[in-house]
Amino acid sequence: MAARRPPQAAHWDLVDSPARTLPPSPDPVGDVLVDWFAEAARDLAWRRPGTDPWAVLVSEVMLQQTPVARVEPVWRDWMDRWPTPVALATASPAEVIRAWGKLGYPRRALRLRETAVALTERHGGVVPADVAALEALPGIGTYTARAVACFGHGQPQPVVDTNVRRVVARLVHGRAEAAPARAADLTDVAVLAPADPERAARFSVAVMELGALVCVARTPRCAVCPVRTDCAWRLAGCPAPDGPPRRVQRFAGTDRQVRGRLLDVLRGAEGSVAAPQLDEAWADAVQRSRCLDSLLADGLVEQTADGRFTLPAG
DNA sequence: TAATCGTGGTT
DNA sequence: TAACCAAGATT
Repeated sequence: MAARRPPQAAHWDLVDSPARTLPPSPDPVGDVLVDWFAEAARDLAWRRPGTDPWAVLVSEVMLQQTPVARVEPVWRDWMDRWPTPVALATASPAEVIRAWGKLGYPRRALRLRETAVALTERHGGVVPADVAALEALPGIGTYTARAVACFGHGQPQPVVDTNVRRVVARLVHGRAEAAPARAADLTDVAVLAPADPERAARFSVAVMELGALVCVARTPRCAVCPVRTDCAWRLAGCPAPDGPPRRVQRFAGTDRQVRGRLLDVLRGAEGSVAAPQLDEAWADAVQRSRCLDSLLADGLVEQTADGRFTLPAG
């Protein structure tokens, strides 16, 4: 349990006032969440002691829009093969695309490799702790930069991902769903953080963990929520989402599916592949050609001098 | 700003 | 079964 907060030394304590006889105020939400995290946190591979900032960075990029369960085995494999930025910088694009497997959004694999090169060439092979320097790296945006600074370097950085936006929407704003991301999200969550820097750093993971385990999107588990008595959404009677329903992203039949099929053929092949082999991946020749072009443009596929296709050698 | 970019488990 | 959902970034 949390240490109870000492009584506030407010100015009216100097006079005889009923305030000084009130029971101690409840722990701030931030402290409650930090203490909840200490007992409820998942034992994830990248949270083990000794995980360095590079390993955290790799995990964060893999976790972008990708469930934890699918990331774990791939992350272990990557860290075995490329335990440092310098190690990854020597790998070829083909190698990292294959090692990425079916995590999805394979451009992340290329950008991660580019980040390794940038760290090697411009940062002495070290992952910076500075948010701005991190954000300048390929594939590292506002979320991932702060996540690496916080989880990798222990900095007290506010971190906002989809989990945090949902928790803040309910807990603070009393809404059922997270609004689209905005700049103020950062301060929304920052004001909840404990003042102590170490606890503030733990708080950032704790809020995310609450969103991942308890304050989940579909069916929140309010009965076991450590901050249910503070929750504005619950106090408002758990109102339904107000705005129009968000569009679901279709997948079947899209270019994304076709790109995935094409890349899957190339990942599975030993060396290069002739065009007719790619034809089997998708029937519609127009769409297939468009997608192959986009893969070439993205640097995920390469054409050889004799017209065959391969994963890029480097 | 909104569209695009994979994949597969869950409901 | 179709829809939902998952530690976002980029253009």
